[in-house]
Amino acid sequence: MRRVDAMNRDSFRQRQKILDVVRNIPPGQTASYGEVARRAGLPGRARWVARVLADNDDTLTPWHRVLRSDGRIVFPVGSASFIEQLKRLQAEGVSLQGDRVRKPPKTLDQWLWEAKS
DNA sequence: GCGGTGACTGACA
DNA sequence: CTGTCAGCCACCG
Repeated sequence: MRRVDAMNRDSFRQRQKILDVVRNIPPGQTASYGEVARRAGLPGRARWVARVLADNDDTLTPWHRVLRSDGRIVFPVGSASFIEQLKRLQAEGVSLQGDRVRKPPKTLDQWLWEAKS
């Protein structure tokens, strides 16, 4: 088998793995590109995850549950993709503040503070 | 083969 | 909070 063939095969498997991971994100939950990459066994390759999702046309893949590491939607605010993703997230009951997904509370104080304001 | 380009990220100012 | 920067690596011309 040629080296190139082996490379293409691995590349294909990795793409599948990435898509599997994304499909396994439960509704109402989100993950960052970096997390998806790690779960797919490809630590440090967030950019590739992004590319795979961009190329992917499978409507069953919940691409909208994938956000940046800081919890924000990657697209420019107001763009068609942004609005679409926001809509899908809200439909699943994901709590958002603007373009940012509310992070899981780290401390009780922080949580209370947010609730107060 | 080489350089530019991202649906990215963590660190730092 | 915002902005910059160096890594990152598959893909494309």
